[in-house]
Formats: sequence, C-alpha cells, structure tokens
Amino acid sequence: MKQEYLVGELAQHFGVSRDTIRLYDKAGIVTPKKSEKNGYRHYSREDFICLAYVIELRKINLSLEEIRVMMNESSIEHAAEVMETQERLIEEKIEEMKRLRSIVWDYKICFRSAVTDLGKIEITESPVFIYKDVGDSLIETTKDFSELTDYHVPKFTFVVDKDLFLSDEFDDVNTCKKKFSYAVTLKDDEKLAERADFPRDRFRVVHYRKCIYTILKFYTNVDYDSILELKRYVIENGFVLTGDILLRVISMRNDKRQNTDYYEVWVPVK
Amino acid sequence: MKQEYLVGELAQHFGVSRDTIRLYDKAGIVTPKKSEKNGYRHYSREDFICLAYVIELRKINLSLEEIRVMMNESSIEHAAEVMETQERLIEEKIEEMKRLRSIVWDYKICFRSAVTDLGKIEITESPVFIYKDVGDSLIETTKDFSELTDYHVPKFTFVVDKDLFLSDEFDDVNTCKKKFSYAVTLKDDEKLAERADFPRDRFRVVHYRKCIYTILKFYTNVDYDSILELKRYVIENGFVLTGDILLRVISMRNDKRQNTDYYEVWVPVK
DNA sequence: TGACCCTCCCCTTAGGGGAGGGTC
DNA sequence: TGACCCTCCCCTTAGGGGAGGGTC
Repeated sequence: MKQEYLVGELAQHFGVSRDTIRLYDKAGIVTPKKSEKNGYRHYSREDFICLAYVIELRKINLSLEEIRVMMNESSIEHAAEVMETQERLIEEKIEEMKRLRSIVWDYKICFRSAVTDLGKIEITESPVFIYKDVGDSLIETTKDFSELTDYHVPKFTFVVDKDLFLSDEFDDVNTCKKKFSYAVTLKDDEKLAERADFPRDRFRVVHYRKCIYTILKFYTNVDYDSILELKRYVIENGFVLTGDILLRVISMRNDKRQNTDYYEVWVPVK
Repeated sequence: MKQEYLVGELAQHFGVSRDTIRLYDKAGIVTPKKSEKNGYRHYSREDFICLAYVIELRKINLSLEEIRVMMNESSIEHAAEVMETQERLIEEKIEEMKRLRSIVWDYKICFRSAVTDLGKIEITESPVFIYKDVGDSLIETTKDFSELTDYHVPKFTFVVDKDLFLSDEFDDVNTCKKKFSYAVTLKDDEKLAERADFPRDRFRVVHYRKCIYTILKFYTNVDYDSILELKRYVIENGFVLTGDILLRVISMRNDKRQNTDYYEVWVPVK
C-alpha cells in the first residue's frame, strides 16, 4: 500500500506546480519528511490530506499566512471566524464588482457611441447637466462636485458662446480654440438638482432642452474641422441657437504629438 | 487663473499618494513638464484631466500597461473593446465569487457545528455518501472522484468495523488506531448516485440510514478517549449497530507535536 | 539516459515607506 | 524653518522560469 508521494505526483494530482508545493513546505504549511540521503520530500498520507485541504483553502483566496496559522496554531473557533470573515469579504467584493460593472458599462456605451455614431447628427433632448465654470482652479471646481456625489465623475467640457460660434471670427482655425471657455459638467442621472438641499448658489443647472446631438473627434490644438463642419450644418439647415454649445470630453489623450480627442456635443436649438 | 499643479496638490485632490502620481509619470501615462531648474513636475490642465481619467480607469482594475496603451497608442475602437473585455472579466469574477461564497459558506457551517455541537449526540438520518475504500493509493482513489464531480471535494474518512468497535480489543488506546481502516467519502448533495451513468462498479453508495450523529475532537495518534466515550454511550443505551462507523474529517492539522483533529461521526443504529 | 529531485536566483504588480538631499 | 519637491532603494504576494547540479 502506497504511503508516500513525491512532489511531482502530488503536483500532477492537484493540478499545481511542483514549486507551489515546495513553497508550502518552505512557508511551514505542509512540511513533509525530507530524505537525509538526497533531500527528496516524502509526503505521507497525512501530508496528502493536509495538502488537499490547503489547496482548497487557497482556492477561496486565503493568504498563505492565514492558512499557515489555520494549519498550525489555530483552534476550530478561529477557523470558523476566518470563514465568517472571508464570507463577508467575498460579499463586499461582489458588491464592489457590481459597482465597477456599472461604471465599465457606462464607459462601454460611451465609447461604442463614439465609434458608431461619430459625426452622426441627431435632434434630441439633452439630459440635465449640473454645471460650473472653471474658475481659477480646476481642482477647486471639481472638488465642489464631490460634495454632490462621489459616484459620478464630472466631465471637463468646452463651452462655445452661441454668438461667437456663428460669428466669422470662429472660422479661423488658428484662433477658434481661443474662443472656447471651460466648464465642468455632471450628467444629473441622480436628479441631484431636484433635491431640497441642492446648493443652487454654487452650481448652474442646464435643464432638458432641444439639442442637436453629435459626437465629434478632433485633434485638439491642431485641427477643428469637424466643429466647423457642424457650424455649417447648423447654418445650412437654418437652426436658431438658443444657448451655448457644450463639448463634453468622452476620451482624451495626452499624446505630445497629436491628441485625438472625442467629445459629445450638445447644441441647443429651436 | 491657475494653470499648473504640483504632485502634492493633485495627490490630495484625487486621494492618492504622491508616489502613485509619480509612478504614472514614470510609466509614461501622465507625463508632466519637468522644471529644468529643480526637477519639479508641473501638471497642466490637460495633465489634470488625463490624471482624473487614469484614476477612474485604475478604479475599474485596468493595469497600468493597459492604461498606458489606452492613453498613448489606442484608438477609441480599442478603448471600447477594452471596456467590453473588462465587463466580461468582471462578470466572470462575480460568478467566481459567488461560487467561492458557497464553498466558504459550507466551511463556515461545518466549523460552526464543530464548535457548537462538539460532543452533542443526536439521532438522525445520514445523507447519502459515495464511498470508496482507500486501496493502494490515496491519489488514485481520490482521482476516481474527480470523474464524478470537480465541485465537491471528497473527504478522508476513518472507518471502524461495527464488530471491532464493540469488541474489547478496541478499548486499548494504543492499539485502537490500528483498527481504523481508510476510505474516501463524498456527501452526495448532487444526487450523482441516482444518475444513469453513475459508475456503480467502482463506487459504493451508503444510503440514508438512521444514525447516531456527533462531532468528535481527538488528538490523532495520541488520545482516542472521545471515541471510547461514544462507544460507552452506544452500549449503555442499548443501541444495535447496523453498519460500520464513519469518522469524516472536518478539520485536520499537520502539527508535529499534537494533531487536534475534528471529525463528524456517523454510527448506523436501529 | 531520461525523468525525476534539489537549491538558488531573478522576475512580476502597484505601489508604500524611508533615507538623504535639495527647494520655496 | 517647515512644508514642499526630488531620486534611489528595499519590501510586499504567490508563485513562474531558468540555471546548475545531483538521483533513481
């Protein structure tokens, strides 16, 4: 009857590497007899059972140190507590993952739209934006938003004055970037602006309004063709602007040569 | 108007350490101008926006390398794909976590019982066990089980022959451990044994049966008092044994000095 | 001889912490 | 002077991979 095993056999049986099993020895978790002759590890049947248990415990993400304590020093009471703690941690992890999933989902939808709807023009109703001009400091301005919510992240937004947009001045590619002003906007999915304690003195709210909606890509600081094209569209179709235009960052790169940035664009019209 | 920021301000604003922000520079993700004079990093408004984005991306568990690619080389199509991949990974993680939760929950219940029900004796009905004697090799025996299921892990089990248990021989602590034989059992929660393709030739099945159930702790290889106590209980109460006794491992230690092991014990009686 | 076994060493992620020294 | 800034170096987890050498 076979009583002893070498690392290789165990590694194959448990589907782990030899090194992993040797590490458990080194870490004082499963410490087989070692041959005096050649230093080979000889795992007894008890070692085998312990190793199976350790590999189970590793699967539920206990650290080697926690496992070492469980195997060597701990009481069954302690083991029960470890499992209770681990259960709580897993619960929390699941909740956290669900939260991340929804953020990732938002990005995905946003990027997908940028891909499929790039340049498409649509007349629709804008969402409500909570809005703040970038004053002296972008830090201070974005910090203000964190009082409102720590979940949604406000987006950096270019603003083009409606009259400037229509003026001839705006057509000069070299100067038009100087016509942008800067704001930070938050899509008000949570209807924060409707709450009684919403700080109306410190934020502006841009309500639902009829808008031309499109996604534009441009090479920031280099080429503003796509926004000039949008301007032509507005004029040719005889739209009347009812407010300033928002260009909200979808994705922004920090490439020193040429930034390819995407924006969602809201042009209020009637 | 404030156009530039130093690491300290950004670190405080974003709630990360200075080193983290410096690391993003070193990794080529957000690379501010550095003062020629003193080497200070001066973050522009664009850097600020990128950093905010990077910190968002880190929160959804993208690696720095993935983020670097997204910031420097990737198209919006690629960014969309990254998010789709990430969404799938998060889905899988959630499923994995739910699976782990159920394993941890099993352990928790098991260890809790060991704490609260230690030594308590109960007459109940045993579950169905799929059962195999340990033949020449524990590896071979447990490997057989992996054909059945890769979810449940079979447990090492001592078996005491019912006649031996009652005999005087068994009372001698020094020899009683030699009376144990060894098996591997799997609690058949999934009703594998009822399936048509269950390999009846290679496994035994122990069906529901009336049993004395208890949890025992003993110092394996040293002290078998608790099982002798159980024997006295059986005799004093005039139980008639109807089959071999199973002692299934709940928790096993590999301490060289004194193994404190817990077993759930099933004594079939009528 | 080939398939094992051993130890030692270096490498990975995303920072954290500290030393030692300069700057506003 | 205190609160900043800088770089450099070591440390963490749970292994993976390889070198170099011995063993069955």
